[in-house]
Amino acid sequence: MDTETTSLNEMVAELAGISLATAPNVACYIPVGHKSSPTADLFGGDALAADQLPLQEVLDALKPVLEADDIQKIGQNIKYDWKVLARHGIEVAPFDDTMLMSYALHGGLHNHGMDELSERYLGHVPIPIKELIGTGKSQVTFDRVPIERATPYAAEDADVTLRLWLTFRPRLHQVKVTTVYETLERPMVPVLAHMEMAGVKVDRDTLSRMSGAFAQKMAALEAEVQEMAGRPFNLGSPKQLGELLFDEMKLPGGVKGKTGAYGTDVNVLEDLATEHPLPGKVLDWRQVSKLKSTYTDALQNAINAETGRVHTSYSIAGANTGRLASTDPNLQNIPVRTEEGRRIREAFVAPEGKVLVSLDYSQIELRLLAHMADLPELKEAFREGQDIHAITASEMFGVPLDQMTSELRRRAKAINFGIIYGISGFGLARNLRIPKDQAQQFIDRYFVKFPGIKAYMDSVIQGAKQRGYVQTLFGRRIHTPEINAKGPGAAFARRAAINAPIQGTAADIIRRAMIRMDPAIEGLPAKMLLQVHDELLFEVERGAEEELIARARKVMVAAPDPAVKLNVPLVVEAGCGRTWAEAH
DNA sequence: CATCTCACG
DNA sequence: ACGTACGTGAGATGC
Repeated sequence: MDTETTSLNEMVAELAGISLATAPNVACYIPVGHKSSPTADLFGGDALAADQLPLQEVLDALKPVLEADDIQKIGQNIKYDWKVLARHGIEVAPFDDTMLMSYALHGGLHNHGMDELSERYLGHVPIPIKELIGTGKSQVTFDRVPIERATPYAAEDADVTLRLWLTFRPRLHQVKVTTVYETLERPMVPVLAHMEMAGVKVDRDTLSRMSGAFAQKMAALEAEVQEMAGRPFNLGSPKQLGELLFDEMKLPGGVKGKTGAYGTDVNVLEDLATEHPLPGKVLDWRQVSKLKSTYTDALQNAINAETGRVHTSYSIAGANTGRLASTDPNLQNIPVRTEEGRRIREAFVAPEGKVLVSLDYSQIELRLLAHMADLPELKEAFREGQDIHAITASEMFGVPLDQMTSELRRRAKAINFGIIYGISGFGLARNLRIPKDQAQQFIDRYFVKFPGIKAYMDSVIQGAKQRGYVQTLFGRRIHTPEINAKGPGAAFARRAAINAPIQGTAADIIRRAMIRMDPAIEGLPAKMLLQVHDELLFEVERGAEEELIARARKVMVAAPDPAVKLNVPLVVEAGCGRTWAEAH
């Protein structure tokens, strides 16, 4: 099955039609929302548009089929269709999703869009949507496509979906990723659909006030910078900035990239700030500019007119590691690291009588590293609830815990994160701003003090080279096609291969928690709204927050069970408040 | 549409 | 010798 609509955004999309396929090359299209097209004359008129079945009649007829326990429905990216139909009172079940089947089978190998899958696995190039709706300014919505042109396109989508299912279904078993698909992918569809449809309340007035303040601050900074520069220029143009700094002002250290433009990113400007006050002011301007354009302005536009809330969309098969990705808008990168940025979260609010509750896994990736690489000192430290970076520093630098300095701890923390990222001397050196050979000494020392690390990394890489993929603790496969390549591609692939099982296992764990969450909080006046990789955000009626925290924490802590027995504890921190800033 | 920059975990 | 920290999405510029 497939739906055709007027928008990629399911929250505003209107149904244009529904297609169904029952066997290969047997498919139909049921138009329900086509209007007369602007190009009707070119294609012989819209005689058919007047003959469409009434939308409600079609939905009433299909609902028993789409909800029948004994009729399997198949979609490609079915969360989309599920949400569109849910807005019309239909909860599609049971279902399979060929996009998610492909993700379980081929994660890391290629993307999982229908056109790509059709070409790869069926040897068939589907009709491009652009041939129907056009591109750019002249693009029209699907309901303006004449029915006689829409029909072959739409029916083909259902047909291709069915044929992909016939291809993938036996392979899931052969390749032994059925459990991954059935326990980590498919169940995410209704869970995420509910979260996305719930949305999160965002206070327009708060954002609007902030935008005004940011505009003033930007104008003041711009005036200061241009005064220092001695002439006006576009602060938002890295090209103009680079020419000003390095050609005109002759500041040292200008490095041109492969496109011939000077680099002017935060690292470059921070270094230059010791030479001249201008680069620091540019950094201040950039921070405010980013907050205004990407957050306070864009989020206002994302507020849904009907619900007054912001509805993100999560892609289940977007990230190679099993993480979700959030789009339209991205609510997984709302600022938090700086005081000024964190204030954006004051605009994410609970409605009257409710509060927001945030629960997040504490250091989940490091805990998983300790488990997976079998690091006794770190496992013990986590069991004892000790400061993991201080322990690392103590081991590495031979300094007793009671004499630990913040600098040594900071270095150990950077190394711990570096290990998770597939460390390199260069990367650590850049992060810590120390010479590369010193960074390499740190890494060597880490490997001596924690021999499990080296053994773990070697075994992951060896497995990737042999099998072409790495695995999470729950059996998710992430393919590493570049691992045996020659050149820099192999180094990338090696680091990605070391990171993927750790990041991916953390992703699996929070997925398991999310899938179990709805039944666990049933009866509570609470809704799960957002996921930010290691955090879940809920909205709950005031007074029920403690019960929610207790139940949600229990689910999150126990999420690996019974599939995996971790030999480190998982710890979940919780907070609540009127805004996301307070809850986090 | 590519590139640069920067927001998050 | 060479280029590198892992995983994302989005806005602004400029070709």
